[in-house]
Amino acid sequence: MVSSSVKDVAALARVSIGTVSNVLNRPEIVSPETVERVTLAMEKLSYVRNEAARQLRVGHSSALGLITLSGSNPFFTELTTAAEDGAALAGYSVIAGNSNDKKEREAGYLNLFEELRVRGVLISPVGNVVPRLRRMRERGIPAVLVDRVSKDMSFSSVSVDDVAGGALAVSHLIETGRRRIAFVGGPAEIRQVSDRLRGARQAAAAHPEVTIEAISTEALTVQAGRDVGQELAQRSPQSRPDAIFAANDLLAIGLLQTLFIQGDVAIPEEIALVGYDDIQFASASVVPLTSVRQPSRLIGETAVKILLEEADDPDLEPRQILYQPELVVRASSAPH
Amino acid sequence: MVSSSVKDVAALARVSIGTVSNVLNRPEIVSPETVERVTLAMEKLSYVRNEAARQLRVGHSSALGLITLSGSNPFFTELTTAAEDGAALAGYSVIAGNSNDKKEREAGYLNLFEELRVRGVLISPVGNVVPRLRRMRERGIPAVLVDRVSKDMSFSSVSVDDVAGGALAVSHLIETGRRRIAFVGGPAEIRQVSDRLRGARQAAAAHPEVTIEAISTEALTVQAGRDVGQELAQRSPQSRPDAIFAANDLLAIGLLQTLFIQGDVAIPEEIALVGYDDIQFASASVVPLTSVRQPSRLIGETAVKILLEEADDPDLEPRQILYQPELVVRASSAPH
DNA sequence: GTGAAAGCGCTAACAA
DNA sequence: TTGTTAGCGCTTTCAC
Repeated sequence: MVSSSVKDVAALARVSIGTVSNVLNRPEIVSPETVERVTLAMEKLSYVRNEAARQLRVGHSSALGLITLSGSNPFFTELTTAAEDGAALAGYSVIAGNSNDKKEREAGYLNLFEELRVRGVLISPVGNVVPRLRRMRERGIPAVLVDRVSKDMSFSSVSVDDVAGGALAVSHLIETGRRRIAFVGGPAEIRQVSDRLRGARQAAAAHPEVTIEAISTEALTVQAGRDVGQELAQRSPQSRPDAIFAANDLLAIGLLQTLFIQGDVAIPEEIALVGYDDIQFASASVVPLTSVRQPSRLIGETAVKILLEEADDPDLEPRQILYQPELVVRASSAPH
Repeated sequence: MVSSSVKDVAALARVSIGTVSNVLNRPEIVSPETVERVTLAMEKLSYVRNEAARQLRVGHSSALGLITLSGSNPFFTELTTAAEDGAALAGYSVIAGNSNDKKEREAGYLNLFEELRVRGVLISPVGNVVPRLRRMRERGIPAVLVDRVSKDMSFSSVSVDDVAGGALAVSHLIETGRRRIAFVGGPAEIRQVSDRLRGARQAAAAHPEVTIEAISTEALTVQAGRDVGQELAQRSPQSRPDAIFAANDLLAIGLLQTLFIQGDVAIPEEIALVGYDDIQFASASVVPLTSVRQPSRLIGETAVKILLEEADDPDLEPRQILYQPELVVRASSAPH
């Protein structure tokens, strides 16, 4: 057996297929009795609309494409859920993929999205996708950058002020008496990382007695954090920093493991620790973790809203939305 | 400007649209020179195939639908990635959604997938979806159950032996000298939970001196684990269990927090702890966690393989694949 | 090896 | 208010 079509529904309800289409798309212009009869026929046949045929006719799908950097980072998980919720409210679904920081995967998803003629794309870019996005926009597929601003501002973007976030973290550490601060994070090419470091340096600039030591990592993972922690634990106490600002919470948790549990370094007494993202495990770790929180849901919802507006009116001026992060203080950075 | 179509490519390459379609789908039957000319024209126009039109013609999409129970559980994240990889190898993409244990969300995704005429669906079901899946199968959309077996075996399934997993955990606790074992997990309606408890009881059955106390939770989250831990910490030491088997690692980590860190209960000395899933944080927690590991990637890959085989041949007999879990012993369950 | 043409299921413009 | 019809872009069958 094969799926039933408008034709079958029309036959059973004894109306034309045009009328069936109308009850599907503008029921208000159809008489109530006809709507009733057609609806009944649909139920009887368990009719399910063929989205491909609809899309072919109207020119674009009712899906949005979303590409995030990482599927395992709770920040993006939340952002994705929020985008799905926002899209659903407007009758759209979201096709989500993550690039895992790989340009090829990113390109693959953009291809897929273009083949699918999605209504628009939300993207947290890895490579330089602006030319590609520009071409897609010329073809009627708008894009909104998420967690990243396009240098020439030719695309709308919704992001968080990572420089401010870095400054927030380090100012807090300075205020609570720390002087030798290490920044742990990498690779430096990830804009979020370099911005957070920049913010850290800005906050330290006003305090000549404060030093920032940047320690680079290969990835933003728990394992990378453990490696750095191991190294720090082996240093003599005097040559160790008295505070660490980690570029994200996964790193911070790794640091906690090797410093505090295996390395016998007291946290926060000997070393204060601040992470970034405020993931669920931050409050549930050995020493509850001070962290910089980003409004992940708000970002996702806003990005969808802007994208749909641009899909409806391609001539809208690009907008740059910049949210401010917030510091959540917990035990890992309690004052001396 | 609007997207270019086969027509534009045909005109530019001075061939018929049929030939353009052939170089797209069966280039081997087209002469090399023609392929060359057409390919060039495609590049010049940056032609991107309209997937909706292709799909309308061939009757189904080149996407697979996947519904998992939870987007935040690393077990499902890995399974999803594996499914995507396996599908990509066969030229399919995966549209992933998660039901968050809600029947309505599950139904919503099934609707979407049917509108999309996906090639097949992989599902870790919440409600009783078998009738719905049966109807979809009649219409040419096969389904494979993931991490769940259908009672009547009318659908193929790929799952892990949760009863064996529960037995594995509890046998290990008994062997290392534990006698008063608590099982923490819930809700009981989740089949994974009840199976693991059943396995635990089976393992204990041969040892009359061993008791299993089942403590039910409302969810499989860190917070639920903390709540139970709090309660246990308040009991007198003699009335506390000497071992806990948690239905998943998130629970176990919550237990660890309130028992070990806040509650001053020595782990593993006073209470041994075993979790389930072996998520990334298991080895990185305060006390590295003994856990039951499931082959998440293997499950995802196998499920895709079976699904695609059934999509190609709807008359294939349903198959039940059952993998065995594996115990990973760490410090949280070291012997007395 | 290539071209012509039918038709997938739907929507929307137009006619009645 | 309802019916008729063209056509979206593609694949595929059948001639040539």
